[in-house]
Amino acid sequence: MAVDVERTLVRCPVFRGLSGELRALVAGEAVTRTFPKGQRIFSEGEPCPGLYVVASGVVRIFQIAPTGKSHVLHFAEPCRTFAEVAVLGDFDCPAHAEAVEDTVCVLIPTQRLKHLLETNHQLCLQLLQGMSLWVRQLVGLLEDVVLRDASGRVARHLLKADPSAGRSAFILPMLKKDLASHLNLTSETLSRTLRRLAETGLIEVIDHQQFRILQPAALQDVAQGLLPAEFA
Amino acid sequence: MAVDVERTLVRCPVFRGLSGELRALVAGEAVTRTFPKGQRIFSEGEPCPGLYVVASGVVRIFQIAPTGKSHVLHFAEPCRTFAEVAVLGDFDCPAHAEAVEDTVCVLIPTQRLKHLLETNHQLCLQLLQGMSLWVRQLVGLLEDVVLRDASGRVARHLLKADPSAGRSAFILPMLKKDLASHLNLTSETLSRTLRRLAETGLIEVIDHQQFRILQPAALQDVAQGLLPAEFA
DNA sequence: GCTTGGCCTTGATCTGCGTCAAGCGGGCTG
DNA sequence: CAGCCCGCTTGACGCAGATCAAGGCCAAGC
Repeated sequence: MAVDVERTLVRCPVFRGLSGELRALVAGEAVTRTFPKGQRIFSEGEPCPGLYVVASGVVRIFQIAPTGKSHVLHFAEPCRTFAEVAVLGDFDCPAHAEAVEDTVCVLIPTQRLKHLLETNHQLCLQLLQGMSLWVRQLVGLLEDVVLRDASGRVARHLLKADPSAGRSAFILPMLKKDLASHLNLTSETLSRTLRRLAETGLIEVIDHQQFRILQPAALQDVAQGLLPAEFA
Repeated sequence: MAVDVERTLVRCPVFRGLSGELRALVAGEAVTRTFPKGQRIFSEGEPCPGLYVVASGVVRIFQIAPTGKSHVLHFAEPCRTFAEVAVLGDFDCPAHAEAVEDTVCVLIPTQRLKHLLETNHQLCLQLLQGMSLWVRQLVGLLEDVVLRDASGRVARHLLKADPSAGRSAFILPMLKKDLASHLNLTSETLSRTLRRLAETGLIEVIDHQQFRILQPAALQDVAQGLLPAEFA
């Protein structure tokens, strides 16, 4: 299970832009961590261990309300980073993180990262870019949750998640209940919404994890809230 | 209406940390812009003019859905920055901005800011900090909208907004309908919720813009969703 | 003074989605 | 193989909050 740290970093958008020399320096400060499926990586309120880069597997970042309801903020897939926010802003973890499946991460510990940042301008610029993407993504999620209804959210997610835009089938890389939580729906509502989209011919359900988009333009209209709820 | 740019920058968290010399350099690249009440500053999808710092007045940052529903992401009060995200991430404005009242802003145009960033490490570090605060704030807003009910959101907002935590009255610095939009409520629901909070003695309504928190601990419980909806 | 137009409040009604409950199927373990 | 667990689906029902409608209040303009 040896993980080549540099190989992971070079595939990650934030570190790809660095010179090879600098990337080697960063890699030298990093350690690898492995987590079996289901294991908690850190919890809300704990001091932040550092910046994580997912090498393989998937990590779920989520919050839990005192009432017990939980919300998935983000799924970190390979080459995506998480927890950098707390490192840079100097506060405790603002959410929980858990391995969805067996996962290997590269960890750059807080103090070492801060030290690298102080002396390294190129790294700073890269992280600025990474942070702005985070903000944009959060604004998008907020927009979904606040401005769209259930079918709008599902439609938009399908369009975002399908790289081929309907030419081929694509696989949902997570459990439906987790996707439902991310979109602030119950799994029941997600199930019903997908069924209606399939019944009206906008998508095709191949099996419980695979879909194909049949009418991208109409789905786009649903995502924008332009069609009536029954997508007549 | 002459505005001292340096004076504005030194009161702004992002620029306060800079050396006087560097701050003067930044100030030299900045221009001032004035906007009468109600004027649009920029719209979603436009190229981003640069980083704005509010010198006086208030700016509303908001999104509009195709259905017409709008959502207030943020109120920028004096010394707060906005639109830095689009500059740093190199994309178009992700939202609309409008002057809530007569407003003066300091604007550091996109190209000049990028140039300053390239050559200036200290500025980079400050902006990283600023961005992480943005992320944290957005996560907090998302948490409110997704995990709390109407009374929870209102209670939490009151607690966050009242600096004296109930020792003195405090004034709502915005219209109620804008606050309602920010919390993803209708103004009707906000109105009813405030009334119930007042009826049960948790807050006191002094007039339509002023409140006093009477029972901070109980209000905290409501914010956490621990009390039943009627706060018995 | 009167009128107009925003903003706010309050009551009555409606509805999208959550909640509860039951049933299905597929994968794991013994 | 049986038995179990867990994720998913489907239906019936309920509720928080949206929507609709009406009225009060205050400031600006004539």
